[in-house]
Amino acid sequence: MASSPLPMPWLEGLNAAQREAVLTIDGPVLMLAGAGTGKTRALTTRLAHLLITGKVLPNQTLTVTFTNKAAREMRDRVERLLDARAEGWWLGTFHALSLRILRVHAEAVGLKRGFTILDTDDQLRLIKQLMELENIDQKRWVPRALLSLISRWKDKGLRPAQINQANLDDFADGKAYKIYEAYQARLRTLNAADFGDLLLHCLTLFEQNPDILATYQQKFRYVLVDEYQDTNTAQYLWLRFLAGGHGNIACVGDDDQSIYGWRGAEVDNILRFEADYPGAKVIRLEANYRSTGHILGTADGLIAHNENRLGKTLFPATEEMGNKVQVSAYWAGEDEARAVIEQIEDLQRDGLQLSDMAILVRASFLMREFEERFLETGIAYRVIGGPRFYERQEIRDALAYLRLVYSPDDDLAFERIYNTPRRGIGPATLKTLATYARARGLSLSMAGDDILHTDELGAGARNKLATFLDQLKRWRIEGTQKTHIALAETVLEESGYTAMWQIAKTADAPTRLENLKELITAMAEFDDLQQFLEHVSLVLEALEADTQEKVTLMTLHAAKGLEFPAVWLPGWEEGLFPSQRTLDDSGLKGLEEERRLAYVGITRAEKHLFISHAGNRRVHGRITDAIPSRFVTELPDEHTDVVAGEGFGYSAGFSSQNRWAFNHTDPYDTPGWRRAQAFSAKPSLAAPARDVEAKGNWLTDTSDHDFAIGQRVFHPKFGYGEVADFDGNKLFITFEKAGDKKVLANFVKKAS
DNA sequence: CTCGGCAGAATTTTT
DNA sequence: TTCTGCCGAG
Repeated sequence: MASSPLPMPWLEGLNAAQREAVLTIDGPVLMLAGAGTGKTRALTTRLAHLLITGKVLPNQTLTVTFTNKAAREMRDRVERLLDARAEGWWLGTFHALSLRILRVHAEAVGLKRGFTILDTDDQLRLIKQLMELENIDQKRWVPRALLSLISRWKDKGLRPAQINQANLDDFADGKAYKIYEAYQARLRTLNAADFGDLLLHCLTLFEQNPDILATYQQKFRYVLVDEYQDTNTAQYLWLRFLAGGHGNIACVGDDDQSIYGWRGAEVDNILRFEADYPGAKVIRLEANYRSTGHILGTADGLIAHNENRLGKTLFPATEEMGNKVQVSAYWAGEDEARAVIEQIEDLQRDGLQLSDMAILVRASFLMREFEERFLETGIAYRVIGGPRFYERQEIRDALAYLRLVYSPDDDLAFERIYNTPRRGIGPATLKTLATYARARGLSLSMAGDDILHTDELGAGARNKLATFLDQLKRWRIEGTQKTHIALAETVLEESGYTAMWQIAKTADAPTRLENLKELITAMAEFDDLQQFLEHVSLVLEALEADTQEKVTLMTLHAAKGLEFPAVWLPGWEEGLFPSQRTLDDSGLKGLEEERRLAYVGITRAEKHLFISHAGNRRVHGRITDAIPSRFVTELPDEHTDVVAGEGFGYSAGFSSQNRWAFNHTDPYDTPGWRRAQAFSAKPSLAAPARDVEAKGNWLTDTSDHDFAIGQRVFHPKFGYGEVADFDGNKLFITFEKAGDKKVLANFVKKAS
């Protein structure tokens, strides 16, 4: 220790504001941390500081994040600072921490130990059943909408009893409330909780049991919260309860990056922090280590148009202004995609890695144009987002099997897989069974055993049901002898579930089989089936296996927290971004959230930023024309270069209609325009000067690449098809599902 | 019960 | 355009 230059070496390299954020330990603290200001660093150092100095024991800290990923990252970083494993501390997502509390106090909120957690599919199935019982027309009233209404109520911390005139929705002529009530009752019978309940039950627990609350308040002497701007009301109340005793709560967030209002987040929570926690110390982290001056200037200029913000100005930590932000107009979405891909190739030639580049879009349908272009040019890319591992059909099905084996009374699991794979038991049989079960207060499995001795079912159905129930019983017995992993393998095999996907000819079948394997692998981390089932729903994630060189394609929402040397933000058109729907639903509030989303996008970029919009775009199969987003006009002139891109100006209509939006320089008289002219003059589909084979990399075995007309092939995206024609390394393939496509030979492999 | 055809809808996403 | 969910025929 004596050799250490600083009394607290872990503070080394932190700026003044960051140090203050680490060292201001007692009382409420709000760390307003702009994008790229080293927020995670400050937060992890703060936690490490508390532990190293011996202020507290690990199990006396409560650290809350929104995602498992963030929790993992935080844990890794703190452990690195401590140079030790921290055991016993409370670090996790709101939901995981709530679950941990509820597993201990389940009875206090009317649940039994080992309650299950519902996924969205289960929830929806329940809602549909209840709507049917209430005779609500599911065409007029979409079950999904009711589910999200209930979720929003839960986000607000409202139980059925607290729904009043003010927050009662007109869904199904006011029957939503009734269904909510029935839904909660049903969950209780099923001994289940949905995600919202995890929070809500904790609130109930704390409200009704001051003694229990007090023990937690005393236990958690320091509370840390990440991404505070994303908290909803239930989470806000949860925190107030737990930090209410000592008030040692440190929240980190950025009001300018609040983009989840539509799922219940309340920006007001962060805006109100000082009023909620009197005497709060507000620390602003404004030195940005990520982006160049022009990028920051652009971001600042845009976000300044928002009224409702705490206000903070990011300043670059270095003097480097970098390139101006390039703003381009294109005739159509196609041109935009083509130009972006060419810019990617240019930067690649300049030495940038593909993994340094990202295209961020407002909505996922905008990805298609780029994907097609990528497949055609052979540039490797990956899409982030899409269904999470746990949400995938095959994973949920597999879990339902295991749930049903583990708890015979899990009706939702039963309903999910009773006829998957097809075993000849249809909805009619289920209905008879369900009626029988309800009349006698039995679960579906139990009712099944019973009903076999009656003549309620026809002989055929009875046989099939008997076989299924016998299988389940056998697995249950085997479960007592085998490891949970071996059991899972047996179940998936004997149920015919694996076989179902092996036979399936869809494009994604191989992936699904892969996922099932991955699920089995993931089970190894748990000791037994019970432990596995209790935690999977909150923790399970797909392994990020490939670290290959790829351009990233994702939504703006998914990009929060990430950074890339080069970023493209296409599709900045009125109606699309800001989204018309958001504007209609949430007015000015919605507009400001959209603007924050734009801000998040801009601040992802380190060095190169390209913003663009197109005059025509295919939306839902229709060509729709659009004017540039108001956000484009809000970008500050001094930090942007307005460039007319490829295709721009070919139609008089487009240019005259849209030029008004640029109160900048004349787009026809900029270096960018001249560049664009030269740009589009070169043959765009000529083979780029690079090794396509090496980049394509989906398949490394080139022996598979000599294709004949009529050869049946498999493509990772388009599925199975037949080669109709070829031209060099390009194949024209008629796909079974995707239709006619032109793709590079590297991307397909022979199929039998 | 299963499969095929047709109408209607179509952001953003974590747990 | 593409996917989903529902309905009717076999």
